[in-house]
Amino acid sequence: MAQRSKSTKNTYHHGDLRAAMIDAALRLVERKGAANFSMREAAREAGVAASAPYKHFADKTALMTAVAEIALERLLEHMDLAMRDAPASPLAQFRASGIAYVLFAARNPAQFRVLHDPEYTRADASELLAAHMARNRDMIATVLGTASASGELNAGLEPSLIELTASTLMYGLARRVVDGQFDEELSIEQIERLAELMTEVMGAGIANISMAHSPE
Amino acid sequence: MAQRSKSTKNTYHHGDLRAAMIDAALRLVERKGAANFSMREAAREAGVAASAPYKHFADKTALMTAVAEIALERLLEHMDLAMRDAPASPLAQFRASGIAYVLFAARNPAQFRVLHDPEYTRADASELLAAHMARNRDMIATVLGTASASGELNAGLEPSLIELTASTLMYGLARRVVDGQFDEELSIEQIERLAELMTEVMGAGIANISMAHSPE
DNA sequence: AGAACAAGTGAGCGGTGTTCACATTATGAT
DNA sequence: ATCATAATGTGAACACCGCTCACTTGTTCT
Repeated sequence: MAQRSKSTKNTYHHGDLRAAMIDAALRLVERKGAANFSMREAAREAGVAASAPYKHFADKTALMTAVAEIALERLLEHMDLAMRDAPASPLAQFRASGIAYVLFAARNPAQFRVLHDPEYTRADASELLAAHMARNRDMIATVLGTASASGELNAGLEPSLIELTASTLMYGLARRVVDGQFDEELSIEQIERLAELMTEVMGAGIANISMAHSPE
Repeated sequence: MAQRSKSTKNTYHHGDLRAAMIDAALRLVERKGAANFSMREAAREAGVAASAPYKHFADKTALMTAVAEIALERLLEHMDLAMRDAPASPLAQFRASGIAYVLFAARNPAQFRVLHDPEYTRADASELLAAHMARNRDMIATVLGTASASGELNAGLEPSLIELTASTLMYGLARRVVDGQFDEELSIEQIERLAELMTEVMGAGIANISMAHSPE
């Protein structure tokens, strides 16, 4: 035809559609939302017939899973980068990674949504996602085990419980941003500030203060 | 004689369709997921033609918004009930409401998802949802204002910031449960235990401890 | 070369959201 | 009780969707 589209690198064949579909999916998902994303439109955007993508992806969910995989790679890379620029202290590292996590969500809401919504992704089919989830699964198993074993443990907190709580807090913030629970005019800088504030609240220990003010 | 639907049919031929559609939507959404919910199937379940529901709902999103509204009512009622059974202390009340929030999500994941996912719900069209969101919006506006005004505020924490952080933590936990980030075998009781543990972590002030314990 | 096979095509199936002209009520004024 | 009218349900239709399949096309291997 008149135009051979953009630079396509051939892994083994020619004009590899797989990458083009993932690319189009990323773009469309970010523009029209993951729910309104359609296989046919992505194929159209890639300049192929509607049936072509099924040579590379079993179904729509498989494409979304591929999108989720590269979104996860970007997210982890983003967090690693932030940790590299943070002080060497493990607490500072952990905090920096959490803030970076929230910032990634704020900047790439659709990718974040695809990555975490089981309605779109079939995590079973992806080793990457499965490994990511497995980490949390092991973590909570340990937490619940030691927690119920030591009775109450209100004072001597398990480190894994701390990490679980902190990561859940950052996940909650990221989700609230992505789910539009905050004013849309909330800038990236304000979100970052909010993440910093929350980690400080976490670090300062709020109840020691608020409890001191309100007896029992 | 096959028609033995549980819904009332006193008004005329097929009872009032609006309620029947919401009912069917609730059931279908809980069974097949919000993404796979279809207007036509709900209409089929209600025993009417596919075009009938459009006399009551402008479009699919309007139905989902109606579902979200009653899900919100149930959620708030559930939280009020939990607060009624909790100690009178405001802190205990706040904690009980947070745990109830998580438990509702664990027991009604699809409703929770519809309620919070802007991909399904058009919050602009619902006064109930808008009011709910506005509360958080005002809250954060106050927080950010006083935060940036007082410079750093790392020590003298704003109460609204505390509430924002705590609610975000509970939202994060609820979301992780609903998004299947934990092992599916996690029972309701374990989830409740987890929510309790996290509120304790929140209350105890983790960093004061972890920092003292781990200089590494 | 030619075989073998991966990659793209086009038609088509069943499903979807939504609209529209049309039929059927229920309601309210007479 | 009648009858217009507005409310409510119907069925066909349109455009789009996910997905399959028999087919052409092009690449790669020997």
